[in-house]
Amino acid sequence: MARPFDVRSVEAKWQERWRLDGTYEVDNDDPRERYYALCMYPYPSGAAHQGHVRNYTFGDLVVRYQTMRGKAVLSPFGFDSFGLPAENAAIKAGSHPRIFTESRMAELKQSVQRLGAVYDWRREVMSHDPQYMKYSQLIFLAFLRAGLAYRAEAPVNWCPGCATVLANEQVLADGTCERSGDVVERKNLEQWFFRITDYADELLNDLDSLEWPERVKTMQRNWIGRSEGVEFDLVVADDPTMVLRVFTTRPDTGFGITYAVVAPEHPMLDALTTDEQRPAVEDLVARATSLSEVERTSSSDSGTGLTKRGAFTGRYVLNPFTGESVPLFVADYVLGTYGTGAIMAVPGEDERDLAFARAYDLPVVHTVERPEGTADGAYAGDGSHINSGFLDGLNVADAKAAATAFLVERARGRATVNYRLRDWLVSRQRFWGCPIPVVYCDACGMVPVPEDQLPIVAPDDVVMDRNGQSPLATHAAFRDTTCPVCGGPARREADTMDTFTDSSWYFLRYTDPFSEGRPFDPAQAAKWMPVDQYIGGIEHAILHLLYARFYLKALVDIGLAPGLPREPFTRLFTQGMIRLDGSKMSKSKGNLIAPEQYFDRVGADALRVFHLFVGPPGDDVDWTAQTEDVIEGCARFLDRIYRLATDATLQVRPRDESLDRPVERAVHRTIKRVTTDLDRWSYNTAVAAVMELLNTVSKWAHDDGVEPSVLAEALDVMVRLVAPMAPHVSAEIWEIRHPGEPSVHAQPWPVADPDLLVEETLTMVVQVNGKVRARLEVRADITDEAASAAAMADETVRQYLAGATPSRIVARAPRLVNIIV
RNA sequence: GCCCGGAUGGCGGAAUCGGCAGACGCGGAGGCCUCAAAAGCCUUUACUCGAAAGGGUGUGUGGGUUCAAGUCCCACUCCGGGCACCA
Repeated sequence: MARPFDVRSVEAKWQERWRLDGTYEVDNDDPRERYYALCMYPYPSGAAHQGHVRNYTFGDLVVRYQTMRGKAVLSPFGFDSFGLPAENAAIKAGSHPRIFTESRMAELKQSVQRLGAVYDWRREVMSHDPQYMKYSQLIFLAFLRAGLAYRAEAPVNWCPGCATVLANEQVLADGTCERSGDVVERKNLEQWFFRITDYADELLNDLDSLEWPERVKTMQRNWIGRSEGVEFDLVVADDPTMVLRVFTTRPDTGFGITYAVVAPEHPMLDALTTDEQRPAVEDLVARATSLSEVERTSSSDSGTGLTKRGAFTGRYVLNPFTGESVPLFVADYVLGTYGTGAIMAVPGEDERDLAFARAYDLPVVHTVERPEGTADGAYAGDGSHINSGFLDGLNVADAKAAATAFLVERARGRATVNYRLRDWLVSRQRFWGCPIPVVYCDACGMVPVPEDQLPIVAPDDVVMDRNGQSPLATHAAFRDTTCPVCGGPARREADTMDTFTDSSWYFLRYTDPFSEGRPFDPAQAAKWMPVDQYIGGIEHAILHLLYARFYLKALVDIGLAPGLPREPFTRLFTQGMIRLDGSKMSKSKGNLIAPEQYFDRVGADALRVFHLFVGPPGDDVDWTAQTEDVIEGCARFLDRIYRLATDATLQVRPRDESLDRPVERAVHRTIKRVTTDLDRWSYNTAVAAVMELLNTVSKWAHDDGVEPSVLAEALDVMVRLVAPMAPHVSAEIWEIRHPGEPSVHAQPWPVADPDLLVEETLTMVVQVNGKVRARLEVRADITDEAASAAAMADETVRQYLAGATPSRIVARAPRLVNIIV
C-alpha cells in the first residue's frame, strides 16, 4: 500500500515523545479527578500475540479517552513473572528460569511499546522482584498471624514417572500425566491453605454491587456454591451409641430415606463396617482412593452419565422420621470433602440416589406429588407431600421448615449452610515461585521468618533437573538454617506460593510502588482504589478475580489496608479470545500471529483500529484469510483522514447555511455517538461512526467546496475522536494542523452541542397493514393527528388504500404511521 | 447431565425503548484516472420474479402475543464456553 505518510517513522517519533514527555506518568497528589485503568498484568510468555494486542488496545483507549476527559489516569504495567512455563523451559535447557523470564519480559515490553500503549513505567511491578517478594511474604506472615493461613494434609496429583506433583491442568482428561503418560495418583502432603471460606458469604453477597458481566458473576456464584440445609444425626440401628452426622438440603423428603451413604474417606467408616462386610468395603475404598480424582469422577454410562460404585457396610441406621432401619452403604459418589461426608439417600427425589438405588436394588419411595406426565425419574420440583406423615399436604418450602424443626428436636439437628468453595491451597512444590517464609525447627516446630529477614529469595546456583524434588528442598545452603526462636538447627520450607497470591495484590502495589516496610501505604492506595476499569480475559473469571477479592477483604480486616474499599474492581470488562482455525490463539498451542509484521507493514494504529472495529470487544474474534484485508481497510480509513485533514487543495467558498448546517449536525451527532459508544464498550460502532462522518465530510468537501471554519471544526473533532483509537496518526495530523500547540492527546474531549442534535425535519415511515408504502419528510414536532392526516393525504398511500376506509390508524409521530384496513 | 452465551447478506458485524432489517467495513461487479499497472476516486451489491415500472420473500426451526417482532413469550435444533456426582 502506498501511504500518504511514513508510518514507521511517525509511530516511532510519537512513541519516543510520549516516553520523554512523561504525559502518562501520574503522581498520587495529582489534583485532577482520579481514574484507575488496569489491564491484567501478563505472564511473560514472549513477544506479544494478538490476544495481548487486543487487551492493551482496549486498555490504552480507556487511558487516553479518560485523560482527554480531564482525569488523572493511573495506567501501570507489570509482569506476573513467576510460573511453571519458565521453570519447565529452564529444566529442559539446564538453565535458570530468570533468564527466560527476563528476556521474555523485554520482548513483551517492546511489543507493547510499539503498539503505542502508554504506561507509567516508574510503577512497574514484577512478582519475581525481591522487593515485591518481600511484601508477598509479609502478607503471608500477616495472614498466618491472623489465623487466615494454616497447614493441613491434602491430596495432590502425583506423577510416579516424573516423581513430582502436577498442577490440575497438567493432568489429562484420562487421568494421565501430560508429559510422561503415567497414571496420576493421589497422594496426601502437608500443605498451606488460606481460609477463603471464611469470606464465602461476603464474596457472594458483594457480587451484587459490582458492575461486572453477569456471566462472570454467575460463574463466581456457582463456584462459591452456597446451599442451605440441615445437619442431623442418623442413629445406628444395633448400637445407639454410634451416630452418623449427615447434611441435606431436602429435610422435607426424610420420609423417603431408604438408605444412607458415607464417603470412602469418612473417618468413622472403619468403625461402622461389620467384619463380614469388611473385605467388600476395603475393596471399594482402595479403588476409590487409588484412582485420580479425574478418573474417579469421569467414568460414565448412558443413562445418568454416572456410574455409582458402592458397598454395603453391614450396618443399618434409623430413619428419624419413620423409625425404620435402612441399610448404610459406602459409595464413591459421596465426597469426603463436602458437607459432613455422609448423606441420607432419597431416591424418590434425588437423581443420583435413584441411580444408585436402581444399581443396588434398593426401594424407592416418593414423598412429593409430581405433576401429571412427569417422567418416572427422580422429581426435584415443588409439589404437595405424600407418604410423609405429618408433612403430608405441605408444599416443599413449608415441609422443609416443619421437617427442620422436627430434626432439631429429635435428631440433634441444626440448620446450616454449606459451600462448594474450599479453602485455597497455596503450596506449590516448585522452584520458580515466591518461597513460603517459614522454617521448621526440631525444638520449636513451625516458626515464621521474622519480617526483618525478608525477603526469602531462592538461590541462583541451583541445578534445574528433574529428580523429583523441588531444587529448594535439596539445596543445602538454602534449606539448612537456624531457628529464629531458639537458634537451633532448622529447615526452611521448600514449597513456594501459588502465583495467584502474587496477582492478588499487585494492583495495590502499583498505587505506591516504592513503599518501604509495608506492601503499600493505605493512604496512598486509597487515593486510587478501587480500580475503575479492569480489563482482562474471561479465563480469569473465577480464580484470579475471586482470590484478589478475598485478598483485599482480608488485608482490610487484618489492618494492612485500613480505609480501603472491600472490593478491588468496580467495573470489569472481559474481552473475547482470538481464535485461529477454531482454537484459542496461545503460545502453548503454537498458533500465534505475531503483531510485529503488522507494526512493520501497516502500523500499530491500523492494527489497533482493526481490533476495535472487527466486532464487539467482548466477543471472540476468528483470525481468517479475510482478516488481512480488513486490517488494510483500517489503514485505508486512517489514510483518508490524513489526506483530507492535510489537503490544502480543496476549493474554498463562502459560508452557505444550507450546505454547511448538515455537516455541523453530522459532526455533533458523531460526538454524541462516539462518546456513548466508548462509555458502553461498543468500540466497533464508535469506529463505524467516525467512518460515517469521514464519508459525509469528504463527500461534502469534494462536491460543494469548502467553507474553511466548518471544515476545520469537522476535522479537528474527527481527529480528537480517533485520538484514543489511533494515537500516532492523530497526533501527527494535529501537529500539522496546529503546529506549536499542545498535542491532540492533551486536548479536551469534544462535547456535543445539544442545539445541533435536535432534528428539524426527519423521515416518517407510512405503513399500510404493516408494510412500508411511503416515506414523508415531516417536522420533528409534528402531532399524531397531523402525521395521520399527512399520511392519508399522500398520493402513494391513497393508491394502496384504493378507496377503502381505514379501520384503525396507529400514529407514532414523528417516526411512523401504520394504517390498518 | 447442569449452568451461561450465541445463531442476521458471500464474510465480520449494525439495529441503545416493540416501530424503515442489513449502518460501517471486507469481498464481488462495473467505471474514472494511467501507455500500462499499483495506489486513489466514483457507482453498485440480501434473495427472488420482472425488459422495466414494480411486486414478493427474508434475521436458525415451529408456534404464539401485537396494528407492528431480529427484539417479547412457549417449544425445539445447532454452535461456543464453563462446571463435572456439592447431598
